[in-house]
Amino acid sequence: MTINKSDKPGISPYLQVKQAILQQIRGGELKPGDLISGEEELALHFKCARVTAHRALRELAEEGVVVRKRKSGTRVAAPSARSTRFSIPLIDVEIRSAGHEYSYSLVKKSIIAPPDIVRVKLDLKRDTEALHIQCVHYASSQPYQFEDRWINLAATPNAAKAAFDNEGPNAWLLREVPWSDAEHILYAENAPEDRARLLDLTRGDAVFVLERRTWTADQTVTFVRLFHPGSTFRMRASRVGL
Amino acid sequence: MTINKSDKPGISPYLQVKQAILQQIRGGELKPGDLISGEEELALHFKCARVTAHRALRELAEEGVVVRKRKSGTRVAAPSARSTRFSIPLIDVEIRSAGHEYSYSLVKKSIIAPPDIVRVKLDLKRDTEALHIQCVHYASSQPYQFEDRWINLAATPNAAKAAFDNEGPNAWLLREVPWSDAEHILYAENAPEDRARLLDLTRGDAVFVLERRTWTADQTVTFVRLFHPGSTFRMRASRVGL
DNA sequence: CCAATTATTATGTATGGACATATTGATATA
DNA sequence: TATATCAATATGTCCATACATAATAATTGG
Repeated sequence: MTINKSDKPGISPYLQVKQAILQQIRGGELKPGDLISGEEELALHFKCARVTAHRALRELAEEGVVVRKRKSGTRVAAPSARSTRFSIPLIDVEIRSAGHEYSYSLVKKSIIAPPDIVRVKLDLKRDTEALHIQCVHYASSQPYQFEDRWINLAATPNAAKAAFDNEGPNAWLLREVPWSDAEHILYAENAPEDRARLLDLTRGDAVFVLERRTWTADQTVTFVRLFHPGSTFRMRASRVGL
Repeated sequence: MTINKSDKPGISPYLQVKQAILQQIRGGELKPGDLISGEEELALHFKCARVTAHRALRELAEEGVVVRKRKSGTRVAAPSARSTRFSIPLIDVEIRSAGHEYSYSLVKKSIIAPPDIVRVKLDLKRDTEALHIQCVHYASSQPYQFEDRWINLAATPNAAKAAFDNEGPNAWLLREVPWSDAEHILYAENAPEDRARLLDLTRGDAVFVLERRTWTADQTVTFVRLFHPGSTFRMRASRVGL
């Protein structure tokens, strides 16, 4: 029945356990593959309840630092399949937070049957029409992103009525479409003539492309390709564990 | 003292709560900004302990689906600052799992004072030498990645002795250096002459660059730029929540 | 009327005790 | 020997209860 409060002042016991283990791993005392003490033992060592040790280990497992298996125990994960979180902010937020002025211009808006490559991505039947939108996002009058988007009208009929004059389709979709899971693909390409012009580049200049497909429940809502000038655009993820 | 087992067979109560809330969000019944019932209320509704409801909400918060604030309550998160996990597998694993044969070739290995741009990234003093390694990773004899790496010898003195003949420096580092936090930067560029040749490309071809800086505890261990042919390389992240 | 103080409230965490479940290893059986 | 059964074990989850903490709302004093 001894409450903590004795070892360290403000830090929660489960965090203490977590940090202690992390430190051992970082310091090399625990190497990948090594077996970590069981929950019971940890609880004894750190003078806490088993559930508390359990939470520490569970969170480390969620973060990919350790691997847990019933009966076998907990081991330090092989740092092979690292993963990193990239945050993808709203374009206007991103631009403004970089200290630039955001502006937006609609290039094209039409309802047509998409080419097969897009049709497959949207999971549409042949000759089904979709909303096609092209627009450019500017940072202090410099083109920052060219957006080429297709919207499945079966999933969001309202989109056909939206103007997209002052607001980008992404902002509109976020407002109108409930929630969505997404798939992201990143790659680089040489800008063809038309895209180069829209981004104020020369034909052949490197372009950073972010492709995103979005679903609600079962339907594909939208497929978008976001093109950024390779010379200036950077996508960052800094991970400092704990 | 009523154990669950009545509502749904195998699914844990906390997952039931979690899924129920997720479904309401996905279905649009709960929109961004909406207030979710408090833990107490949820516990009552789902006939579970408050801790159970708490866990459901906590995990949803960790996943960025909801935002929690003491006294105020829990709200559906604005889907603005979305973030996605990209997994970055080991190069040889990546190539082999794509069904190709992996091979590796060392291009250059020297110990010199790095240029200022690199020096700053490695956080080294002026005129401090570092290990510079360049190598190419092949997928079925096609160049897949050109690796340009700098290693801080103060952090890993052993690296100077390593041959890197048969093994890439990344694999070596993962074995020798305990654990590490990393920063990632992605961008696109036009290949200069030398890089183009190494990747079997033409000067100016789009290249996808992954820049990574790695630390242990406080020291910068390594700074690496990984160059991929833009025409074939894709970086994927598919997120399907729950 | 504004500022400082004090409740109130919802989330955050800890504990001991209990049962659930997967997996391993030993044992018994065909 | 191969296979089925069962015990042991470490993780996984649940509960009731308790106290901690942050932020808002209410109250009080100047």
